[in-house]
Amino acid sequence: MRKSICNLLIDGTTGEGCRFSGWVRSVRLSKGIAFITVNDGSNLGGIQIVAEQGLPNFEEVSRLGTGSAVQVSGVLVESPAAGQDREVRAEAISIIGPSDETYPLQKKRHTFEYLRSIAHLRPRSNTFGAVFRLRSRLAQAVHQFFSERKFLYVQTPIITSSDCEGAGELFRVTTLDAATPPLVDGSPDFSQDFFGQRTGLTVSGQLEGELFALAFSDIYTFGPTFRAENSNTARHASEFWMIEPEMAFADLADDAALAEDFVKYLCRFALEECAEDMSFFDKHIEKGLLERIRKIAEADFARLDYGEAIQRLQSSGASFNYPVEWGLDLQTEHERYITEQLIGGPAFILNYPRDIKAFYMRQNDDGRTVAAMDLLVPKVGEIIGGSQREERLDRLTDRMTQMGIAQEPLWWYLDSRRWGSCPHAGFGLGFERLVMYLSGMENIRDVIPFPRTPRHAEF
RNA sequence: UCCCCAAUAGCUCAGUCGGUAGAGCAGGUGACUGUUAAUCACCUUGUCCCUGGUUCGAGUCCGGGUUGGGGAGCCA
Repeated sequence: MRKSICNLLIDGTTGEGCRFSGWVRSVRLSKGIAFITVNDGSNLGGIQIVAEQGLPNFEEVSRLGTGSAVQVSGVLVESPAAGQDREVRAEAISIIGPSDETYPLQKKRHTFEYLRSIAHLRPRSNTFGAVFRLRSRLAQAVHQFFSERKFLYVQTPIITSSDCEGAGELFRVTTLDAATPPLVDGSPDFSQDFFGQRTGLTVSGQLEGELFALAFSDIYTFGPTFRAENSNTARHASEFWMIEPEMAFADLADDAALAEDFVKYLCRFALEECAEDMSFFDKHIEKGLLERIRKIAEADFARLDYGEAIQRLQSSGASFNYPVEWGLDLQTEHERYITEQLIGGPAFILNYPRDIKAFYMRQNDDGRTVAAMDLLVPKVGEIIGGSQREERLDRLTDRMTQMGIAQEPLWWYLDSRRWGSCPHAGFGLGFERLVMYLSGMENIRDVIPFPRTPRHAEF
């Protein structure tokens, strides 16, 4: 019977026989006795196997290389030594897949840069085991959170023809021959392409999400998102996962309240459900992580207007590399100063100047701001961006005209404002940024199984 | 895309003033009946990123390139 090491440690009875499989992490050989740590990915620590000279293949087993796949039969017993409560006294160890000294993942510290070059093997390491267990559990927690609140989960398209949020950032999807595409007036004739028009990979499911919110009231999307930007930073990837809830009959305050509940829920979830891995991060990745997450889970998130944030930055006496002035966007240094110095915790910035935000955001009565919000958190900066949407057709089309956005391709989006339009709001949260925030990992490439970034699509 | 930094053994790194490369880990051999990425002793391991230059002589200095990292912009 197959049993994971995690389950063996949960329901195994001492004194009883057991059988499991996994990969060798370490072999410690003493005179006539070998200690083998085996891990199958189901938990962080794996389990210690004690092999004694009586085993028919003791000689072979005591020379097992790090990384070998083995199947173990034995008896679960109390451990007489410090370091673990229980261990397995081996009765038989069969070598399923050997591994030799050329195995790139040896039992020593490696740099994250090196481990990225062996992304096919790094999930077998402690850190990446913990990262991807956490990532998996958090993905499930996202669904759990929305499910508990009766949000509808909608799968918005990955291939899209809406090119409205700024050209150049979409990955083109085409079946036209790259060397000799059909031409019309010297440029490729996309009417002859597979979909009969220009298409690309989605940069956001928001616009389609809004359509579903205007039918199901509360919805969310959770799926892959693609940006063809030449971003080379620890926080950007070409392919990432985004969570985008959208609520009908909701305003900006409702939106912020949901975001606050959501972030706190995920913090509590990680602390409670991923305790072993979270302790590992606390010990080896970021000292004080548990305390930091605990504080977020219990914090009251601050809310301040963009205008107020500008004033407080200006009167802070701090010197910045970029100017602080009403009408200019907040730079990373400003955002971090607000959340780390001025507030000392998570903070929403609300009501940004209209001219630095997207066309679909709801215009406020002051004539110069929109109902947009960013959630800033210490250490990372912006983690969530959202807004109340412009539900008034005339205001929306006016804004599109001002910003030079063609209305025709978005006829379906505008239709939603034509019949039964209502106030609604939503936000986007980068899933990887959440995983980074909760694990203390500092590079987005280290929380994605096989990251895609400019010049990198290996594996 | 811009700015800064780096590249030496399988991995992590040191390498002085320019004089022809060495530690730890991994691997090998041995020791030790309870180890905790075991410990101890001995042994093995090199396209010093590529390319051009300066020099009697370049891992080291200079130019160009490649790759990686950090920061910024764009954002999630």
